Amino acid sequence: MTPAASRALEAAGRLFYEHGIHAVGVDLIAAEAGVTKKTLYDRFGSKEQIVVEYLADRDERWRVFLDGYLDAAEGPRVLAVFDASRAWAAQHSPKGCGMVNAHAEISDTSHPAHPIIIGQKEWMLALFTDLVRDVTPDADRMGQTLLLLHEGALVANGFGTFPDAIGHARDQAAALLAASPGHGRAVPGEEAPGGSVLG
Amino acid sequence: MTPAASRALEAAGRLFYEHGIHAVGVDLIAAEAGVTKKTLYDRFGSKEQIVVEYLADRDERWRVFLDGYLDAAEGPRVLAVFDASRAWAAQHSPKGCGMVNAHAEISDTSHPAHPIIIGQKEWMLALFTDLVRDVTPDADRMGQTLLLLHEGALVANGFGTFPDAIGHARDQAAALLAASPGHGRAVPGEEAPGGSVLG
DNA sequence: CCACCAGTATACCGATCTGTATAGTCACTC
DNA sequence: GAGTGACTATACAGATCGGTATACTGGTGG
Repeated sequence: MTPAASRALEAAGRLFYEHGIHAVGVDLIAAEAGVTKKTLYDRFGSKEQIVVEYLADRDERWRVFLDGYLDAAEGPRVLAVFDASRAWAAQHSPKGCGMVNAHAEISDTSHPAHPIIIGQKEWMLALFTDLVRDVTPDADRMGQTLLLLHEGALVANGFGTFPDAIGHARDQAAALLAASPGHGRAVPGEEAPGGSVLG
Repeated sequence: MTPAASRALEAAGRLFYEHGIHAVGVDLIAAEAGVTKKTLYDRFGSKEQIVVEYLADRDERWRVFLDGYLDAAEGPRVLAVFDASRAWAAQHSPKGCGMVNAHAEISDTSHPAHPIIIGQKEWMLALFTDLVRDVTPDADRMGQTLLLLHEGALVANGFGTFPDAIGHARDQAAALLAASPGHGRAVPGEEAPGGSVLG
């Protein structure tokens, strides 16, 4: 990636996240990056491609960021995901999840960015499930619950509905894990799931 | 509200939710509603005002919809919120929460729609907290947790990350309530209205 | 030396954006 | 019958949209 392309992608990412994808034009991206539109179209070919690379880059950076927290984790590794998210939100993401926000603006499921957006949440679900597989008997259900807590926390954090939503989600995740069968005491109600989840 | 204005607001709401606010122009709204732009601007004055009334209307309709479920609730009323959300999502909201999606597109906190968007989540938090106040000792924390589960479920449902995310959130909410100190046994009315409806 | 590449600068294209203007129709009311 | 409010139809203004074209500069490698 050429220096100008790198600067353009950085500017595009910042503007897309802050103002929304449709609200930001290529002229603004070019101006903000100190790059001409010619260079933009030489490097990326279209605005759509800039969007795709913005999301792919953000996804990649998040996973690298998260890996750092997972490697350095001292307690249960699944809780490190929440720690990573709290730090990530404070640094790069005060307005909620970039993928969720992009999903709000991209209706066409055939859009090339769509798989990236959907894929990240599927990856997060698989990650949560994996991380609790040897800690709780029903890892699938626990993984789903943790995903809900995590996504909800990102939304609540972006809205500022109450302070430290991600920290609160982490506390709840820790409580769920501690209450899980096979990890100490049992949780009442856990034995009555009712099987309402479709396979 | 005049008939043309009503039609315009209905069309605007449908288009805004499906394609995003910035992606929908007033010409499209007018055409879809069978209304001229002149009428649009006579009734609303600006696109911004159409956005404001769209969000206020959606908020109002959701609260009325929810009230119906709260009034008819047989089990714990807080669980009726999840039942209402599942039905609402199936009917009006397959792409996640309209307020969250609008928040992704409106960066300026001085935008007149901003208080509506933020206010709905604050209202939901207050609602959850109120609904568990006589069921659990720490209603504030429980209300926050339920809000996270609920918001996360709306996101996961919009993404289709796993089936019946809102039903899963409801199950987890029921388990949390059952496990709450001062509420020893399992919750009656575990069978939801429409408990096994496809999510 | 020269060809190539990254990038700059500027101007332009057609389309679309929000918003306004003019003109006229229809129904209802005082 | 004059007045009024709601509406349609069309045209246009000024700006911006995504995208393209032409012309130029500076550095690098064969």
